[in-house]
Amino acid sequence: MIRILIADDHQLFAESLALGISAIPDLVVVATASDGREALNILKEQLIDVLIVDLEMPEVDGLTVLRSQRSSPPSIVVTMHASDEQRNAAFAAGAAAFLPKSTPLGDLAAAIRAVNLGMTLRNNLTMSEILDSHRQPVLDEIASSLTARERELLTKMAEGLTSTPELAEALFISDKTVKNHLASIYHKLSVSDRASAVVEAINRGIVHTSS
Amino acid sequence: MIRILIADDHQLFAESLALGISAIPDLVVVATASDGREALNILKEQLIDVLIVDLEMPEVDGLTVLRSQRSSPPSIVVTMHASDEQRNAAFAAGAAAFLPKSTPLGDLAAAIRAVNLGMTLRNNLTMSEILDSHRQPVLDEIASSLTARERELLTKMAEGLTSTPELAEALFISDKTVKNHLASIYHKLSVSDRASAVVEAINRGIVHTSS
DNA sequence: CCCACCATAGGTCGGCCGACCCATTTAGGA
DNA sequence: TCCTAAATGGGTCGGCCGACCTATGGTGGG
Repeated sequence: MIRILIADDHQLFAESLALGISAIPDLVVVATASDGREALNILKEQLIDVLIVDLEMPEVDGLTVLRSQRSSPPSIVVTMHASDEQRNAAFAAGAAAFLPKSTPLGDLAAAIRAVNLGMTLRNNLTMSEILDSHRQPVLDEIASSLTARERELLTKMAEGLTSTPELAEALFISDKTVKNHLASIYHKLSVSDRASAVVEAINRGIVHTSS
Repeated sequence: MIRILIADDHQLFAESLALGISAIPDLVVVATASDGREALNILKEQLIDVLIVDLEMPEVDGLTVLRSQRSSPPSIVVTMHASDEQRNAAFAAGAAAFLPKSTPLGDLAAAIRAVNLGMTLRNNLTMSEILDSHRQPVLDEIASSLTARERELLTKMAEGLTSTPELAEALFISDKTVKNHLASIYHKLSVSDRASAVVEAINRGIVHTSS
């Protein structure tokens, strides 16, 4: 779970982006700041993994934030005027990535994961390569208490195979065994039906959505 | 149900905002456009209740879109450079509201409802409400064929409320009505049980996971 | 060498679910 | 204005689901 701080004086953008990012299972926006000073305060008080910052901000601007923080949390600069000067200034100030606001949301998500791992995305080419190679394991206790077969069942259900006969056929086992596995899953996830089990599995990152 | 078109060349903004707006039961982002020409095409083809448009766009800009449409769908102009000239120009071109991108997300939601009712917001407002999430290109036909109530049901199920009594209580309706809505959802999503419905809804971006 | 755990499979049974009917009221689009 | 569609509520019924229990063979750790 990557904790993100968004610093942007355009609230519509900041809040919307926060919502958009939070819809991604392994990313969480823990705070938004509408100027650099506020951002610096939050950075002091909260645990932030990745900082997303706009260069243009009133009072204390993005570059100042970057310089005063250096690489404590890896930072992604987003801007609407993606000039080379800005780009160079951003990296000189310690940015780990530089993206225009015309970037698709999915690419930003991948960039967040990349810089969180310590990578620096200096050009768009290496970026697209890095993006694809980002999946995530990291399972909590409950998730890891599930057996391989149980996870297989959850995966199949997340693919749309939710009825007993479908699951039995997909895993080459009898209907009875499917129901046994399901009962075990329900107990471990503290649920009592297939729909809730799938929701829990997705929210815990045990399975992934296709989209 | 208010059908919204977002026209903005900054994809991060447009997609995020679409995400923010669409899961509100009475609001749905039917499409996003990244330039004025695309916006005009969509306006011709689809039924749009409210247009959210950025003034600065490549090719055909926001003002041009407004002038060529006049007040067919009431339009909200969002911009990052909120000058008086832009403001006057926007209203002269037929805008129903003019908001800087520093507007809180909640105010925009209220503005959407207001202009949809025919109001023109020439000065600042005070409002409330919250939002959720949705996705990027054109919301597919199946997703937008769902009614507001049906999406509410799906949202609740994605939050873990999957049994009939739970859903009935959450939506303040009878068990029978819940089952009626579910039947309608199954038909539209081509599934036949709650678990598959939730999976489909998540994969289509109709609902989002909490984490 | 055991014991714990997993994967497999079978049985029973109450209850909820999903399919298919229907009706009424309201609101919005043609 | 008319008519479609949405939202609400009701009924029936077959069947699948989930809870609980038992059993066996395999595998791995102590």
